[in-house]
Amino acid sequence: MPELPEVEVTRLSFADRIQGAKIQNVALGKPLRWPLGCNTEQLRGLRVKCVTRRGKYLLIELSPSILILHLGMSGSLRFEGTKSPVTQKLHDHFVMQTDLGTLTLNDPRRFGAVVYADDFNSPMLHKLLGKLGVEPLTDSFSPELLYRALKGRHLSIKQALLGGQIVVGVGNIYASEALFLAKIRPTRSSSTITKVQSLRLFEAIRSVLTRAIEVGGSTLQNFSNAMGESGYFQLESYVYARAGEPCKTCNTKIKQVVQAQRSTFYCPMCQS
DNA sequence: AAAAGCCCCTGGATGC
DNA sequence: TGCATCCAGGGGCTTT
Repeated sequence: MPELPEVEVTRLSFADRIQGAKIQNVALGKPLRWPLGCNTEQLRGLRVKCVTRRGKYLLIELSPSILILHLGMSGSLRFEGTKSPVTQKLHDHFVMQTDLGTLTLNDPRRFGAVVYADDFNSPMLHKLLGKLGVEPLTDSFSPELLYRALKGRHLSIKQALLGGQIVVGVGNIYASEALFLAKIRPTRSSSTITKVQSLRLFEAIRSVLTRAIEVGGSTLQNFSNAMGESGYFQLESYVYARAGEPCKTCNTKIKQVVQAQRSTFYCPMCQS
């Protein structure tokens, strides 16, 4: 489910309200992708310093320890303040009660994870975050970096974007959307991309992610932020999930193909 | 080293 | 209505 915009929208929806909170109790449901990596009692009394994000990972910094959260395909968080009653739902698998409210990870498919790390040198943290590419919305991302990285790869441009080793956070929806905006066919070999095209792609990635964050992310099945609010980006989609429908630019029917076991959508006229 | 495939899991949509 | 099949936003791990 969640790509960078959804993770960031989630973060923004509860980061301020949980900051400074003291953990009172943690309860686990069914196993997630990995074990928590510590006893829940160990978390009791720790304080939330801040909530940050790296790619699609959320980092709840407890200073010096860290809870690394991933929403997988179907995960969502909700934060319920102390004034509202704490609800209990099917597929709640991590429930963290604090003096400022309760943070719950709900994840039907359980591809998500909550993992404890002692600090930023933790092997587990390094394993998960160590090989990630640059953050697309920071100054570390540039057209030159994108161009050079794409040149050196031998796979399709869409898979190069999805891989996360060049740039993080671009998932299946936004890869298709960014490539449409950049007028690049997703099946094109990464290494054949020109400088002009990588500049367009750089700008497309930034604008599509920024716009998606502005409108609250994409709600395709049941994504909502930690306040329970839906996103609306899917209403603006140019190609994603629009197979057979007319291109919004040229009216040509949008095509759907499969790349690396995932659906890709593009306009055969606009994108080359 | 890099690329390609294989899974983990549940639920909703579709088709018979 | 009931049941089978297919598909879904991710990404680590294993195999080529």
